[in-house]
Amino acid sequence: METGSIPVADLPGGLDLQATLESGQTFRWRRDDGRAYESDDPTGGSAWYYTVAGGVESGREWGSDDHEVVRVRQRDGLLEWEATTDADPLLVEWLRLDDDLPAIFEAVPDDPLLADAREAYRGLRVVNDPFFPCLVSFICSAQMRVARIHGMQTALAREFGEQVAVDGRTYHAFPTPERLAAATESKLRELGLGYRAPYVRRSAELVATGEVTAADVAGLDYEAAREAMQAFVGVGDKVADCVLLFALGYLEAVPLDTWIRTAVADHYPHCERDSYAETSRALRAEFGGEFAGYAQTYVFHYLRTRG
DNA sequence: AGCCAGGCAAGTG
DNA sequence: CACTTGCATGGC
Repeated sequence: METGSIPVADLPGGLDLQATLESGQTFRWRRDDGRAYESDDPTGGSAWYYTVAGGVESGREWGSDDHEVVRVRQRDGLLEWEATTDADPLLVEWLRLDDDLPAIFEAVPDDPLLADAREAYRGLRVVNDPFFPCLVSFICSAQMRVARIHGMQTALAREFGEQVAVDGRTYHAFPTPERLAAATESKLRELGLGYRAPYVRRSAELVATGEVTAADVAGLDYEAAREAMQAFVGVGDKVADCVLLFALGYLEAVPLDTWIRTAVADHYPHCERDSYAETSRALRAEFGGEFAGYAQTYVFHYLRTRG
C-alpha cells in the first residue's frame, strides 16, 4: 500500500471526516472497528474507514475489473491514507476537499438552526460519491433508517461485490450494475431489501444495458435533472434529489425527507406548500439557492443526532 | 403493540 | 393533476 496525508486543517472550513462519512450521505465506507454509521460516538473521530473503488474511477466509470482499496483516518489535522494507488485526487473528489466552506456559507443565511448545525459539525462536507452506489443506496433508503441502509449496502457488497485481497485482508467492492441486474429479486429480499428489491434490480438493469445512465441526467438544469432521474425505478422526487446532491454535484438540491419536512414545519412554516416541487423550491430559496443542499445536509445531520 | 424510518409505484377519480 | 393504498423490516 502507498501512504500519504492531506493537511485538512489548512483547508477553508477544515474537515470533519466522521460527520461527513456517517451523516447518511454515503454508504460505501466501512469502519475498521465494525461500527455502523449511526453513532455520534467520540471514538469515531480517529477511526479508520475503508472503501473500494473501481480502478478507472478517477477516469469516472464504475465497474472496471480493477479495484483500488482506500483507507483513511483523520488525526492531528491530517487526513491520513493508505491505498493501493495515489489516493490524494480520489479523496479530493469524493470528499469535495476543494469546496471553500466559509465561502459557501456566505451564500447561506445564518438563522438560528443553521448557525447551531454549522457550529456542531464544523468541517462536515457534502460528498461526491460515484453515481451507481449512490443510486442504489438511496433506492434502498425508502422508509429505512441510516444504519440499516448502511447494513444493506454492506450485504450487497459481500454478496455481489468483487473481492479484493490486500495485505492479507479481503475487501468487497460495491457490485457492478451487471451483477445487481443479474441478481434475483428473492435473493435481494433475503438481504433485507424488502419491497425495494425489484426497484434495485430493475434500475441496475437500466444502467447495465445503457437504457438510462448518469449521462442522461448530468448537465441538465437542476429541475429537469430531477425529472430525468425518475426514469430509474424506485426513484421519486426525494431519492432523485439525494443522488443529484451526493453524486452529481447539484449543490442546490434540497431532498425533502421526513426530518426536513419536520424542520420546515417547526422552523420554516412559511415554506410549506402543497407539492414537493413547490416546497422544495421555497426551502431552496430560504437556504440561499446555489448551495442550499449544503445547508440541508447540516440540518439533517444536526436534527437526527442532536434532536 | 404500535409507530416510525432520508418514499415509491400503481390505481382511481 | 391530486389523492389513496399497499408495500418489508427491524428497533424503540
